[in-house]
Amino acid sequence: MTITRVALPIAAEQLFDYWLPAGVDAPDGSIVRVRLGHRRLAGVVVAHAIGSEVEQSRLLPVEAVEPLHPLPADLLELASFVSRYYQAALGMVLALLVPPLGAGAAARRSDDVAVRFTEPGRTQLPARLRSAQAIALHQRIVQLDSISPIVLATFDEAERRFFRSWVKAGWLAPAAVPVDAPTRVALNAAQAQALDAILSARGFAPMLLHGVTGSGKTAVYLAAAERFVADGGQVLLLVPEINLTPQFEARVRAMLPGASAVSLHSGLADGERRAAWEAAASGRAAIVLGTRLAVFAPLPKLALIVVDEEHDGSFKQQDGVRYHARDVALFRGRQRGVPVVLGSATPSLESWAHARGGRYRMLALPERADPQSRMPDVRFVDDREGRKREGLSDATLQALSACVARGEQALVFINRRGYAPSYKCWSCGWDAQCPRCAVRLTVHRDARQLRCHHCGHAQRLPGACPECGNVDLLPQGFGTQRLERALASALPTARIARVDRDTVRARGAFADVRDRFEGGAIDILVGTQMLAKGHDFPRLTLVVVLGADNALYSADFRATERVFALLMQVIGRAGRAGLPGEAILQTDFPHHPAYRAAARHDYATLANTLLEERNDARLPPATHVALLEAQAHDRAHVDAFLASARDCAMQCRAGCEVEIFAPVPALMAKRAGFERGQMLVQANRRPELQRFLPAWRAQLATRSSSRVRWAIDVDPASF
DNA sequence: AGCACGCCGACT
DNA sequence: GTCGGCGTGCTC
Repeated sequence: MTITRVALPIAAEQLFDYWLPAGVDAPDGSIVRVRLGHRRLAGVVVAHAIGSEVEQSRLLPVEAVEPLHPLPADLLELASFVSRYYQAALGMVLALLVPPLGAGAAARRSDDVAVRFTEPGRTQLPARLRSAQAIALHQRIVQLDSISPIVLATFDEAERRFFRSWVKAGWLAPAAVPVDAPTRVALNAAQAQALDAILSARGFAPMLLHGVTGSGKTAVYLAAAERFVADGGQVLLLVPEINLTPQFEARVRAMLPGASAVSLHSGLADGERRAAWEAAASGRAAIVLGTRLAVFAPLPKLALIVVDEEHDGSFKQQDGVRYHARDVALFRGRQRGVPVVLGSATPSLESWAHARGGRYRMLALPERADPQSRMPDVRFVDDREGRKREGLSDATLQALSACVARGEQALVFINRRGYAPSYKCWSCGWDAQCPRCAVRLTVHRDARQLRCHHCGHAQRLPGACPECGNVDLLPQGFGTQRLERALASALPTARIARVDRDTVRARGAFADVRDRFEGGAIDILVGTQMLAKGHDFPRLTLVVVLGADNALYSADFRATERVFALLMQVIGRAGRAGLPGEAILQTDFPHHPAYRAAARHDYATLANTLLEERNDARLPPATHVALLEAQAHDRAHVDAFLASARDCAMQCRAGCEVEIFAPVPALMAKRAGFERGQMLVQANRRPELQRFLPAWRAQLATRSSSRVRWAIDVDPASF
């Protein structure tokens, strides 16, 4: 009897044996449906055997084999590496590689079809097709006389459905819209040199493409991709966020009109994701563009991996299997013997250190690609002096007003949504805390609510202080809502819009505001870091940054580099097309090294300083760390578990050069009703840490109790 | 991860 | 006397 050994998506380490019915074939890597207890699960066949250790009468059959490409051997090996490296069960890792298992065949994407309006674009939307969303989409596209794949790529799921229904209803007709000629940009000398380095790489070659904002990193990636695709290879292109993929996709399609590109991210419908996965697995998709989960896509003809904005924190998964997609990409590049290009204007200190040390090849783009465009001037406004109007200094207001008067556009950036980050009693000092988290509640004035941004708790704004009964409760600090109001009253003629998670919740809303800003219907955009990435706005000449100091107060060891990266990104938004740009930074610390470096557009000096600090403090990347995180409803259970974990670590340490730290509360000591704690294990050399972790984890598993949820985070993003 | 089985406190 | 709390262990 043929026995298959199946990895199932459960936290346990062991494999489960099932027998394979006669005539059924399920090679290694096959995705199968089996029963475990009462549940039906999808698992991955990782081995075959003639018999099983398990008593034959207890064995169940494989119930079905999914009609998908089996996971190829290199992906099974990748999963095994990720499982070992990140201390996660193999079955949980493999679950990341399995596409959504829909019923039946995946829906075919109609997105590649260009269409033309059957009648001129001003046509009324037929009455039977009218709905609020349909009308909104109609307004967006009514002035166009055809819909190219590039426009299509900007549609969200709902819009695609409307679009298909319109085609079906005959209101739009497929037409042979000529494929746009590739928007080929001439590469400057630095870009050409970088491209040459990528193309001449043989085998695994990690490279850091360090290019200032606007230096044309994308043009380099895509030119390289074009060549690898022309040679019959597949290119994996990883980008940080879902928001970015449609824009990036449009750009890929514009630059490489002949290549078949698919997107792979969690925002896709199951059928689409499955279709994209199949296209990758079959080799049909020449370019796979996606967020971190795309690093696990099957790519039989993989020739190049690009990680764009490699420093971005969203490449690190924060729950479940805590992998870092950039690091997995590097492993994959080594495994498959292909170049890996890490691109950033503000590389992670990890990558920077490797590039400086010669382990990665350094490719530099020191100038903006557009020779007319200069880096913006950065002006500091000392928040501790001068008059302010609702958080906005006179200088800031003057600059905004002048900018709008010139017919140019401005972006006001504050990394806090809501009206105010705190609600405070001026009589006794009480402030509103979340009952389930160790954080203050944010004032949402429109909704007349206090909200927790971590657990979703919401309550009505109290009219009086629950401690002393005083009614002098006031919002303290500034969020996007408050700033929007302040600007509206200070600059009554300016057209202002706000972009944050609250305003763009509806699908397509972000694209809508972006289009309106781009079209000149908005003068000032107020928003969170959502605005920091993505689109270039040619008439955007002024960037104002408020509240950046808050991030510096964070206890997280990466706070400074994060603030810097964000600043560089936002500042880089200003003045991209010939018009000179300016950035204003309102701060209490105008001499902070991170701010000074941002003003000089000088990444290298700051990075080198930070690396020295990390070295002195024995923090990553000078050392390698793993964090044990524990949470429970009862603080005592957390403490007891971590104390026991520490004892355990002391015993397991034998022979490994690792340092064990004492348990401490997590950076957020309580979240969603769970008390949280953590402890750190540190090693000077990675192999020592990797040698220690499996033994420790095995020990922890025997001591754990169901009251305490715990996880080991290898290379944690913060601690 | 579920989900049953099994052992100690407050109820119709 | 039972109902049900969760702590422990198993699932091929």
